[in-house]
Amino acid sequence: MAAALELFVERGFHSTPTSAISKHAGVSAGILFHYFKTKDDLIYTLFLETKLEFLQAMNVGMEKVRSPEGKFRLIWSNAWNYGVDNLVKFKFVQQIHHSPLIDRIKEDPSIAELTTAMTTAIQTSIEAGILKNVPIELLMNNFYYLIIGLVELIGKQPELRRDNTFIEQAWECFWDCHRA
Amino acid sequence: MAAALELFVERGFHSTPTSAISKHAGVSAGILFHYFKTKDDLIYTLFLETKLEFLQAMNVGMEKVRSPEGKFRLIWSNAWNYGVDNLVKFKFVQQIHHSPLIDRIKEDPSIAELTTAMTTAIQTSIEAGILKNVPIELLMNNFYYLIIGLVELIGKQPELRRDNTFIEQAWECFWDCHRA
DNA sequence: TAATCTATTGAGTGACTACTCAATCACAAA
DNA sequence: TTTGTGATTGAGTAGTCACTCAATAGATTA
Repeated sequence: MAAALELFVERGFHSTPTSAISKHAGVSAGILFHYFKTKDDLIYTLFLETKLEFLQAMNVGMEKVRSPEGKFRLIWSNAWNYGVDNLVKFKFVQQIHHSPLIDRIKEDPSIAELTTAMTTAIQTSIEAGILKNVPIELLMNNFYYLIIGLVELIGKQPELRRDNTFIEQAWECFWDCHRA
Repeated sequence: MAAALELFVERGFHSTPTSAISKHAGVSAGILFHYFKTKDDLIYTLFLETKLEFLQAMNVGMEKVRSPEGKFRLIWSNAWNYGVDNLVKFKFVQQIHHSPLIDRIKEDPSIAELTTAMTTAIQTSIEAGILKNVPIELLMNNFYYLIIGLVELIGKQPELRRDNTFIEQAWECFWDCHRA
C-alpha cells in the first residue's frame, strides 16, 4: 500500500499499472489480487485508511485544551501540520477527492462518525456566540478549504513552516473568517 | 471539445477513451488526431482554454467600480458565479489541477499574465491599508481557496444561490478573512 | 509424518486503447 | 473540367493493462 501511494501521487492512479505497484513493492504481480479484489478496491481501501488517519490526527490533544478558541486553534494546527508532515498522503486524498470516483465513498460510516463529531462541536461554538452565526455548512466549508489551501501553500514553500510570524498571520486570517 | 469536457468530468479523463469522445461528438475516431497530436494535447488545450476563460470572467465589469472593497466584492462574485454557471468546466479544471499533469502547465505565459495582473491589484490594496498586511501568497491563497470552496458548496446545494442572506454571510466571512 | 490451509509466484490471456493510414470526400482555384 | 488541398472516415495495429490460474512454498495442526 505504501508503494501504491507513492506511485499514485507521482503518476496518478490511472497511469499507475498494478504491475508497477507490485514491482515497486518487490512482490509478484499476482499477490496484489489476493489481498484486493480489484485495483479500484485497492484505491478505495487506501483512500479510506488515509482519510481516517487524517481525521483522527485532527483531534490529537483536544482533551488538554479548555477554551473554545484554543480548541479551534489546535484543530487548525493539527490539521495543517499533519498535512504538511504527510504530503504524499495528503495529495493522494486530494487527488481522489477531485476525481469522479468518490461518490460512493462519501457515505462511509466511519468517515461520517468523525465528521459529525466535528459538526456538533462547531454547532455548540456557534450557539455559544464564539463563532459567526452563519449556516454550519458555510463555516465547515471555509474551515476545510482554508486548511487545504494552507497545506498546499506550505507544501510548495516549506520554509514558511518555520516562520512564526507567517503562521500567526495565517491563523489570524483563519480565525477572522470564523469568529463572531 | 465540448464532448470531451462532458465525458472527462463524468468519468475522469483517464477512463475516457478517445473513441468515446469521438462517438459522443458524432465524428469519426481518426479526426481527433487531425486536430490534436495526442490525447494529452487535447486535455492540455482544453485545460488552458477553460482556465483562461475563467480568469477573464473574474474581471468583467471592473471598470465600473471605484471603491477597493467594491472591486474586491466584484471579483469575488464574478468568480463564484462563473464557477456555478459553468460547473462542468469548473470541475474539469479542479480535476486537472489535482492531478500530476499540471506541473508543465503552471508556467504558461497567458495564464501568468492574468494572475500577475491580479497580484499587483492586491498588492496595492495591501499597501493602501485596505487588506491585511500579510504575505501576498497567503492572501491570494485564502482568496482562491475560499472561492473554490464556495463554488463547490453551491454546486452541491444549488438552492443556496438564491438565498441572499447566505450570500451576504459568505461574503462577510470572505471579507473578514482579507480586510485589514 | 501427513494433511490442510494460506501465501506467493509469474507466465499467460482477453479486452481495451491510443494512434495510424490509405482511401474517400468537399470544395475551391485555375 | 481539372487539379490541388485540407477534412473526414473507419478498419487496422501494436502495445498495454487488469486480472487469472495452476503450481509451489511455507506454516500450522492432528
